[in-house]
Amino acid sequence: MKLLLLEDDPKVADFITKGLREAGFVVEHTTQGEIALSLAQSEEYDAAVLDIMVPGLSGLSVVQTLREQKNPIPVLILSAKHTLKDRVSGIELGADDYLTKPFSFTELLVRVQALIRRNSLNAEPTTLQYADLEMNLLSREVFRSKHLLQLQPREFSLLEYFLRYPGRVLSKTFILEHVWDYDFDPQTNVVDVLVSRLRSKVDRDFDTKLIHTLRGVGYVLKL
Amino acid sequence: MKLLLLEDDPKVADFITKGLREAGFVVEHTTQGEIALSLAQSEEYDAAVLDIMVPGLSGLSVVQTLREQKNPIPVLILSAKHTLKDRVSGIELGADDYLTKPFSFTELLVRVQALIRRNSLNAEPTTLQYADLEMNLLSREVFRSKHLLQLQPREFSLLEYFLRYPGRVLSKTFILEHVWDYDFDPQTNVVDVLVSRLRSKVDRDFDTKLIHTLRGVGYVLKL
DNA sequence: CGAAAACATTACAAAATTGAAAGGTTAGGG
DNA sequence: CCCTAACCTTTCAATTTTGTAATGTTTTCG
Repeated sequence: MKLLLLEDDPKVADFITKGLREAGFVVEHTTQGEIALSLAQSEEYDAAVLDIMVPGLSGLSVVQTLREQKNPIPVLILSAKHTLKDRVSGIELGADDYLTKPFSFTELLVRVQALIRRNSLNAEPTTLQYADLEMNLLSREVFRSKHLLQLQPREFSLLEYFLRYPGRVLSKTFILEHVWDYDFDPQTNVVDVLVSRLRSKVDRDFDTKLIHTLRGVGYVLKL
Repeated sequence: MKLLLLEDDPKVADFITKGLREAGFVVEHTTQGEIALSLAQSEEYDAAVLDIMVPGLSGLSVVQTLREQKNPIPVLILSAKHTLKDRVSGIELGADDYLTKPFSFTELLVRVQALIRRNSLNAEPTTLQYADLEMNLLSREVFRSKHLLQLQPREFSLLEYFLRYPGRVLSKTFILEHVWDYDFDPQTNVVDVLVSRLRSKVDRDFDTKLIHTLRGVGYVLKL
């Protein structure tokens, strides 16, 4: 994991850099906003920690420019001032989090880790797979052992949830909420029917069944 | 553009590194397979040039490991031997191209550029946009100036082609072949109707029209 | 200017997809 | 072992989506 740090105070910079390196990060440090910006543009970093108050281009301007360029790198802003205005403008300009000095190193570490985690979770995959099941979200094709399955939209949607949460039980309520966007029980057996239809395409012609019923609980995708 | 070079012969390494840097690449060089592997795993590189014959982990093993980890980095293998066996095994293990020594620098440069170009072309985008039109291929949502458009599957498909080839004229034949998969004329005006339906959603409520007709030629997406 | 070709739009019909209901099957508790 | 609840499957009907055809409009060219 590689981090970019923009901080002109040598003491603070040293303190942060050492701590983050001990925590296993690779840290690149600069004192100038212009340099931070061009480094961030290389898209090699997993996150950036930017001080607002540095000579030249400020941390805020760096975020702003990055966001204008649609660069999604997670940014944590550091500020000496605890004014609401700064906080708001930082977030408004596209920063992901905000920390005011003085702060404990642990606090910084926790936030940085959270940012990175959130980011990698948000990075949507374009294919989902489980066992010999493979779903391409872009082409909307689904294969089971190289064999193309012809799924209808609702079936595709349900299978997508199964593949996003493999091994996890999806209750009928969950399925109604997510596949249909219902927050009430339609009093019919739509879910049962949909599961049945999906099974006829995903499992019927194969020996190992992937969709299993947990009586009274829901359905799971597992081997 | 950042390249990784694995090459133990200092003369060759120097020759390649200098040439590539002159061509505008950032080159990271190492003589050990283990290091090359861990650098490549950082996913910072746009391509890797790997010599087969180096002390320790060979270039072939590096590719093999990368591919097992589903790392898609383009790899060009360098080999002293011009045996078919080597060539085949290199490609089989997942390398993208193969070059035998001695080679001219120009040849190397051309191949590396080709690899990178091919790779960035293959990297499917998840959103397409043109002017204030934005299509998210994953969520299947389409917006025109922040306003959600409700497109049917066929309409979505046609608009996808417009957005993939902005400014290019799509003939009716092209549309029939791609949106329908017909390689014959169905003798009806399906295309006209579809274009009309798409326009009613994409252009009707907006002042600037995006879909234009080129009489006798086809349709274009442009401002 | 007028006719023909190309295109646009609308209305209607066919096909596909989805939802509801009904009846059959299975599993588990008493 | 029987009864009930949960689940499965099939069938039919409603809705949505797509395709066809008919009609109207625009453009081009003689």
